[in-house]
Amino acid sequence: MQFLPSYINGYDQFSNNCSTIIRDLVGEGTQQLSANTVAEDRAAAASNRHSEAERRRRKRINGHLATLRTLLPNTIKTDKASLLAEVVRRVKELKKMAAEAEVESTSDDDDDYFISRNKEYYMIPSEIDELEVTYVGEDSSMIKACMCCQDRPELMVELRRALAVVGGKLVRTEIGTLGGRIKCVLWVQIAREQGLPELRRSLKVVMDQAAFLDLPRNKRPRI
Amino acid sequence: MQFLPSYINGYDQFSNNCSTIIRDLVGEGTQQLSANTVAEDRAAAASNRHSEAERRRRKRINGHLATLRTLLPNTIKTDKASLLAEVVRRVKELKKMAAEAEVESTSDDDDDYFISRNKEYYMIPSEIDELEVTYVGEDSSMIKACMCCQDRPELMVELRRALAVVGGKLVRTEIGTLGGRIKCVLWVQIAREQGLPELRRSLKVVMDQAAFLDLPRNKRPRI
DNA sequence: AGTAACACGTGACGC
DNA sequence: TGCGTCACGTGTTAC
Repeated sequence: MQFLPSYINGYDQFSNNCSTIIRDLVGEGTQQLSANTVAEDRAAAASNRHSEAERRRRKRINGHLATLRTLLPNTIKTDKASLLAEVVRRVKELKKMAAEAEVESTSDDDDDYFISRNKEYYMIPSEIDELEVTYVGEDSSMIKACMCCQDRPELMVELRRALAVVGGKLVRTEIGTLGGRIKCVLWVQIAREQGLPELRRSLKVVMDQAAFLDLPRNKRPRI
Repeated sequence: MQFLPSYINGYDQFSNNCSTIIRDLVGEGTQQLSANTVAEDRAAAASNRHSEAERRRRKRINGHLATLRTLLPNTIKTDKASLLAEVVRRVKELKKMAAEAEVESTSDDDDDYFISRNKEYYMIPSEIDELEVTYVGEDSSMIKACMCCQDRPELMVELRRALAVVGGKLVRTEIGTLGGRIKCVLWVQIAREQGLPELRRSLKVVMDQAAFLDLPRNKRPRI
């Protein structure tokens, strides 16, 4: 009992069973002592189980609340309602962040149902050409390039050549294709200083489907 | 009061003030009627404010709980504790997703050190050739293929042709390269029934660097 | 002093 | 019936 606050014991002593107190004061039930006590015992036992179950339920709820409290960075607010308000805020915020990273397609053929069912596997390209090249990592030692453009089979080869030319080392790639378009994310480790503008230029050329370096502009000669 | 359940009123009538009932039964306090009533009124007013404040607090907490319930996709569980457990799960999940979207790295000249610092960006290929093709998704409508082999620029083109031949639609790709080797994971939506063995055969051919279909076995002719 | 927050036991209700 | 959940009013503590 030492882990409980002191007032709990005193409270239990005081208002244990209100109806019992009232009946005792009125004086009824003094006849049939054995039947009365057995009924009283049964009622007390039921009440005991009841209160204990309720105590367990409260413990469970408060346990989850405590867990949520540890999960939130803002630990200052100890208030239960404020905690829940903060949880609501965080969940909305996180859902928004997750939704931004997520994909949502708008194509309207039979693919729609399949895509929505397997949404987690898709990385859906945007309708317009995009190129975003940014440093990532706390010391900006890695470059992440995100690109959307029309898909074509030689694209990956061209991209790899472009990276090789600017001294980029492709350490990871993610590609999603849908409806003839492609979205790819490249993580590039670059050797030379100020490699980012160079890399962006190279990727831009590939994205624009222009000829790149010594790549032949026209189709390859047939044998 | 019409918005409250019926039992509440009955409950209010019964156990409004336990000590008042007890005192009335004992019979004390019949003298000094005016002082008694004024004291009683003050106590009743205080008790009223107290219970109302508590009601407001409950309403606030339950309001946030209801908001959380709307925020969660899994609406089946109406239980309060289960709801909070689900909230805990979701918050952890969302925090993990948000953390994955974030970036953290440092750099050094040493390659190994760089890799270990940027480990999350790498998807490191194994030393030996591997090919694993499995159904994924709850209805196994998607095929996931994981492949490790020696890297070469034409690999992606060959892979895409191989997929096209067996009627596979490449919806997502992840590629990691390191030390001349490549690891790629493909998510393929396949049209025909029993496409998995076919797909595995095709990928195996690509992985083994054998000639594939009408792809010329020797180098392309120079102009 | 009085307000706010909490844990408690209890009656009602659903299964 | 009995068990689990809920809302309620209340005693207690802290500021």
